[in-house]
Amino acid sequence: MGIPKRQVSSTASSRIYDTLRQDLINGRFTAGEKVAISALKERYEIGLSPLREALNRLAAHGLLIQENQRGFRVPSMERSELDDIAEMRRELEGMALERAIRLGDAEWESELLAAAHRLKRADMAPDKVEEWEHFHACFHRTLVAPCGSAWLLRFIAQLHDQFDRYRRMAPEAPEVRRVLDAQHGELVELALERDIKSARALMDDHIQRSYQVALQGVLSPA
Amino acid sequence: MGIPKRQVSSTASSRIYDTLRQDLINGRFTAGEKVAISALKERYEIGLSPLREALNRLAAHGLLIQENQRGFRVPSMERSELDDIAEMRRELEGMALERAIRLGDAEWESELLAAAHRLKRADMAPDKVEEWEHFHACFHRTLVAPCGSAWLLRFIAQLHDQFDRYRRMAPEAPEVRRVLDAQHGELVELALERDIKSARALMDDHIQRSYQVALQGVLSPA
DNA sequence: TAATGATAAAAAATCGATTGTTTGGGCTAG
DNA sequence: CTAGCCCAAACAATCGATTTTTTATCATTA
Repeated sequence: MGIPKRQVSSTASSRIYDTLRQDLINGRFTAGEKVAISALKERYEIGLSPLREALNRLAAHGLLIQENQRGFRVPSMERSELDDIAEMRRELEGMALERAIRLGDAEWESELLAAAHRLKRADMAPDKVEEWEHFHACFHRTLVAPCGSAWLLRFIAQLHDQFDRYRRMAPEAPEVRRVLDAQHGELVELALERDIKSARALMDDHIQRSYQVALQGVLSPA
Repeated sequence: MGIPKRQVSSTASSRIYDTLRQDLINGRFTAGEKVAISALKERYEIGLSPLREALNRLAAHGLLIQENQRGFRVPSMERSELDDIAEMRRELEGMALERAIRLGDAEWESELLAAAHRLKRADMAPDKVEEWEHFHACFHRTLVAPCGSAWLLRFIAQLHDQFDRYRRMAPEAPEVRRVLDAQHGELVELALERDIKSARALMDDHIQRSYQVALQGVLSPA
């Protein structure tokens, strides 16, 4: 009945890719450590071929470092790299937000409101963090979605993965968290009002505060 | 004697990766076409495993499109995508150039002069194109190298691969080519004079002209 | 005739085993 | 001692064969 939907079959490669990506972002691997391929094989109960394909993709994405003949390493976490990532986020997301505000249509406004609402409703209880993270990523993606540049969106997504790796390592900061949550709502307001200048400024501030939080993860090694 | 240099042994995967990357950029595959994996296996006389690993990396890099259970396709070439790529190059390379000029030291100045000279000396005779392309890529890389952001450089490199795929498809344009070649020298001058504003403007113009050339490849299908 | 379904051929993905490289430990010569 | 060398164990990379999924073909039926 209806949609001739094409079976979205997945492969072992892409499943393990998604899993490893999450686990890398969530810091389930020690930074700087070498990844023992055969250990992963056991741990995730997966064959070598799909595993290696996933590792290759992750390396191309920057979530792993590949060295010929000696496998893969988890990138180390350096303050200087976080600085770089945050600075790039400011530049690229600022650019994207400005364009999104110029180009976004009524449909975008609706989706943005919806995404913001879902995020506000989601709670951050320890067992719900994954869900919250999902809505949070969705919100930021929706915010810049109509910027008109597929490549810009791609780069921003990559930077988010990198940034989140640091952020999730950092200790909780409820004070700042409240401010950051409030800013999500304010961003929506400014976007709907098409106030480019204020929106960019707020986005800058938002990323800067997130950066300050994430920074605690690098400064105080767990 | 001297450097305890580590043997930079390569793997079948990374060799075939480099080869395929070049061939994709050089338009040796029909845009939009599905890549027949077993055909590649024969053509490049390589095993399935290293081949598939290379394809996975290329897809993560954006030089191929991967679809679960139905292999890989060569991305189609659309004017709208070239527009996007060129616009992103203007933004990101402009940003990088400004920072490079601020941060670049004396050593950079030397390398930049050297790179520009090698490029000027290289000729573009049909059988030397590869060499020219190499020096050209080197020059642009050197120009922005000291921008201070590894991620920015990474994104720019990715955009260059994409852009070149269009540019190399386009018919030759000797008139414009002369202007573009001259601009390389002018870019060095402005960089050495640390004239950020003019340098950015020139870089913008340089990319814009290259874009006009590349555009001919999309408009007039070979 | 157009849609449906069965089936064969083709292609992608995965597995298990093999080959090749690196690494670490112990031995020897200086 | 310690630098250099050799060997074995560990690990990464690759191969060849198998399984799974898609695609193409063709008969069947509404």
